[in-house]
Amino acid sequence: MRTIRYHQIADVLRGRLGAGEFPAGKILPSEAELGASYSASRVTIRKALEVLRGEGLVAARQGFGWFAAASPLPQTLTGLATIERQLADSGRRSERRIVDFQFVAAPDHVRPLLGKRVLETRRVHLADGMPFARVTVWCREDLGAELSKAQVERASFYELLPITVGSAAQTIGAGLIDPADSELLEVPTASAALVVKRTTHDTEGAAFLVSEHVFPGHITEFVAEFQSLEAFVSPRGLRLAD
Amino acid sequence: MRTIRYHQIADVLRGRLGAGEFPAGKILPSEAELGASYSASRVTIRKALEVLRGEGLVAARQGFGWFAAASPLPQTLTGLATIERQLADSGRRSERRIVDFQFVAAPDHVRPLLGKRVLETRRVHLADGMPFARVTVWCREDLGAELSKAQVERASFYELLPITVGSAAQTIGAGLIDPADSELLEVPTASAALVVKRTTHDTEGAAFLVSEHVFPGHITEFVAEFQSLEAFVSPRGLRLAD
DNA sequence: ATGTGATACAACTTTAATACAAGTGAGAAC
DNA sequence: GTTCTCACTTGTATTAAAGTTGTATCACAT
Repeated sequence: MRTIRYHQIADVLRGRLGAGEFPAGKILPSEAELGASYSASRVTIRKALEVLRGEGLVAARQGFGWFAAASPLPQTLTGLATIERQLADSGRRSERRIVDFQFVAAPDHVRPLLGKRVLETRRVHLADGMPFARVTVWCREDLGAELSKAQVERASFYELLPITVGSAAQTIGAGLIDPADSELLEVPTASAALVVKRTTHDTEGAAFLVSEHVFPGHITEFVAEFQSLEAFVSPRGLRLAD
Repeated sequence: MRTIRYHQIADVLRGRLGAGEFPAGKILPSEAELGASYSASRVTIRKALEVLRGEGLVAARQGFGWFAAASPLPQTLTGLATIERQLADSGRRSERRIVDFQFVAAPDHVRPLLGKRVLETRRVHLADGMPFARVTVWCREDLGAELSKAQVERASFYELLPITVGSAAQTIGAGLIDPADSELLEVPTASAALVVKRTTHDTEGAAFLVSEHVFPGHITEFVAEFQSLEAFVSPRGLRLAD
């Protein structure tokens, strides 16, 4: 008898989930059934499932069962230019100001992705002197070590890092302006903000950048245009957060 | 024997509907007959059918029977993951509650698009009794005149209106919960909210629907995943509002 | 100290069986 | 033609039983 059997079971289940055996929302066999399949007790199965729950792969409801978590769908917000492009088109000056540039212990939501220590940079983006975004970027320590503050002020991480971007996952949510951002963005505390969180992966699928963008709600919005007649019954890509 | 079967039955029926076995308007076997076919009780069959009704795939008339809904977009409805589908997959009850249904003078931002008078409906969407969205829809008067309150409670405007969708423009912004929405959504006033505004056009390019969706910020977020390696310097689709 | 197995109970969900109300439609009776 | 009846349908509610997760405890092995 091995001592950490539930990790092995978690690995196997992770594989089955990754193989597409259980598409999002599909109900998994009950703990009892899984226990029978793997000749393990319910306690062990539960521990394995709880590991996967911690990774966001599965979820459970009491009295109902375990099911594969709704995974983000591969759908982009079709179309428009970036904000920098818009600014350039309208002849406004775009500018970045660095307010923070240091190596720190990774915050909780970053550590599992990038490791224990990271380069944290905070920038304010301005259009014609008016701040319109606060962007915090966490960069993997080994990559961040090659960067200078001046470089980061001039260019984006995507241009600076010697890494090809493989994929990225991004969420758009709403939040309130906290006192720190209130000062940086020159808007009242507790006013509405668009919060974009993004994780960028290399071609191998390993994360190397995590960023958080905060936009004052009253001056920014996302625009998407659907040309085709594909259905969009409710806003696409929207999901319930945990 | 697994107890959770009505989702499986819903899946099978969804497949049969999608396969064209039941063209729009075709009457389905009665609940009793379906129960015999699938060796399930009437309750179970009913729950499955109600899931499909929530997706707008079927409808029923008391004393008459169930029939495939006359949906202008039957395929795409099932293909894409909306919040409702996510809810159904994880076994949550999805529900719409109408709080407003009347013909009114069009609000300022709607009048130029739809004309002077419009049908205004306000609905609250709930998941397991928990409200997660307030949706207000303005519909062109001549089209709205054909709709009943009960219809609107069950299905979406896209399914109900005899119009082919040509294109749509949508913005995602951030705002604060106002007192009215605070009551409807059961969240504190002045908390963060995602606000989605959409205008839908027919194939000629004329607008016929304007809608506004308000989601509590702490439980909802948009998810987008970028698979391609194209550069995205700042969040795509973001622009400065006027 | 930790992982594992076994057991027990609480809280919740689903299913089954049954009953009755209400609407539909077809044909019989007038 | 009109009305009535009857079989059949969905809508709704109630009970009981069984299944499932959530949580806790104890014993045992490594």
